Amino acid sequence: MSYYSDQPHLLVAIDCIILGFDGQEIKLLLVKRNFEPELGKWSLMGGFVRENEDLDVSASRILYELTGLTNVYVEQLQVFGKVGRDPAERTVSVVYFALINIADHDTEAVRSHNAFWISLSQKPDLIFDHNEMVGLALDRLRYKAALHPLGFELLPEKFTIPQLQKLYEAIYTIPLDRRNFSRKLLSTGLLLETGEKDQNSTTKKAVLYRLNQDKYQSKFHAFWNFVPDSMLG
Amino acid sequence: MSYYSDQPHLLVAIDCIILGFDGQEIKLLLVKRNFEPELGKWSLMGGFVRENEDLDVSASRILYELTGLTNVYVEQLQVFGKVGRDPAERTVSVVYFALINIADHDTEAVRSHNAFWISLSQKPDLIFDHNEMVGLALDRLRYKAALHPLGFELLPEKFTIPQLQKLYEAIYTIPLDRRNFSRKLLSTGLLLETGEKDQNSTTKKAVLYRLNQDKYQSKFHAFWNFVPDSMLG
DNA sequence: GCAAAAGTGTTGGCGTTACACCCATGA
DNA sequence: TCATGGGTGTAACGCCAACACTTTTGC
Repeated sequence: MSYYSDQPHLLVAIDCIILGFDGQEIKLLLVKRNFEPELGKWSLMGGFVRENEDLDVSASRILYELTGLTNVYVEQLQVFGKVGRDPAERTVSVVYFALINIADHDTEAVRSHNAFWISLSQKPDLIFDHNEMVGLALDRLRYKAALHPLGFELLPEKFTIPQLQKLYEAIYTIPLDRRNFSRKLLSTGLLLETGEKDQNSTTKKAVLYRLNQDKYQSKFHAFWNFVPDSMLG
Repeated sequence: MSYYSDQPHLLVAIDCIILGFDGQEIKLLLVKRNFEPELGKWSLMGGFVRENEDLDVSASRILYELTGLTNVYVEQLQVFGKVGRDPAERTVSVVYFALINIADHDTEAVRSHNAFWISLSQKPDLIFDHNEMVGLALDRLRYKAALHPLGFELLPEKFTIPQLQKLYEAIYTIPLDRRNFSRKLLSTGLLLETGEKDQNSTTKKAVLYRLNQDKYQSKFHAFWNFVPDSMLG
């Protein structure tokens, strides 16, 4: 059975970076640790991979256990494996990042796990190398959202173009031209009119769109240009 | 010391996908395994992470031990962690991929490790999930090389524009227009004239360029457009 | 009627493509 | 001198950024 018996075995952890959008800003789901080490400090949500569990399954499980969230966009970010990154014991951490729309998900389930949505501008210092992980996740989001229709994962099922624009402006912290943004997005063919209008507005009501799922899935990996290159530095 | 003592510990492996270019085609460095399991079969080069070794260091070490290669472009690709992927024992594999220029590196050191350069068109079946890993690495190469000056890692220090074009044609297996390609590349400011010419040619000798290292490093993450979108499918 | 937000139109510049021609080399 | 491959030029097109006007809504 064991050809590799003399090789070292390491702890393998999962850490999840969960990014959400509330219509105004990008937020991060963080937990106050209720176990040692670093009890009481802010941290990403994480856990350990089980002996008989695929990595991806493990990530979904940890996400579900700690937040109740399911059916969420998740992708692997990177592995962090510096020797001293967890001072308690050598641990290799596989980092996933997830995108969700805050309003559509039950925030009670989240609260009950000691988890809180915290806007990026108020991010506290996190344990271990979790700050670095969050930075990398934001880089990845900014990178991918400029080229692929990733941002839609952060919006509710029905959304308006101005909402979509607010999202992009929040991701890149830049202002975008309303007219150009609108034309650019409509020309992708990713948006389908629902026939409804956003009733929350106090002025002219914006048209509600939904995602063209077929096109979204088949053309996800194509290259788009959602953000002007000049804005990306 | 051990807050996590009851958690499972897993084998953590490194696998390296080494892609090279010989002036005509993209090749893959593979080894014939000289240990069990799967002795005698083709495989990526790999090894296990040591207890007191950073992941990145581990990747460099394994690359060096098995090929003698050093000072090479390496990036983390992805982690593979399905339960049954290595039938001998549950192993989580961190996959790195490296790009090198075949001619510039000592091929004797490579041969002495039972490693061989094999062109992609003749890739044999590999063990475990290594086929999937290679597929992913090629996807990544094609993705990044279209946007970032990654391809230069596959060329010798001095190169001609026609060589560069051959490289891109090999990566994407498409023909490119000579004139447009040349102008596009020259306009990036990434190429510096060496003043020399390629003496290998039997007809008009092409100008040898070298990479503008300053610009390469500072603008690596900027978005370029080395390959027409229409070619990328 | 007015303020505030949403929708639509136009223009000019720049980059990209698709093409043709000239130059250098060695057989 | 001819074949082969390398270097440069140009014109048409399309995309995109910059900007102005009209429409809807609630107070």
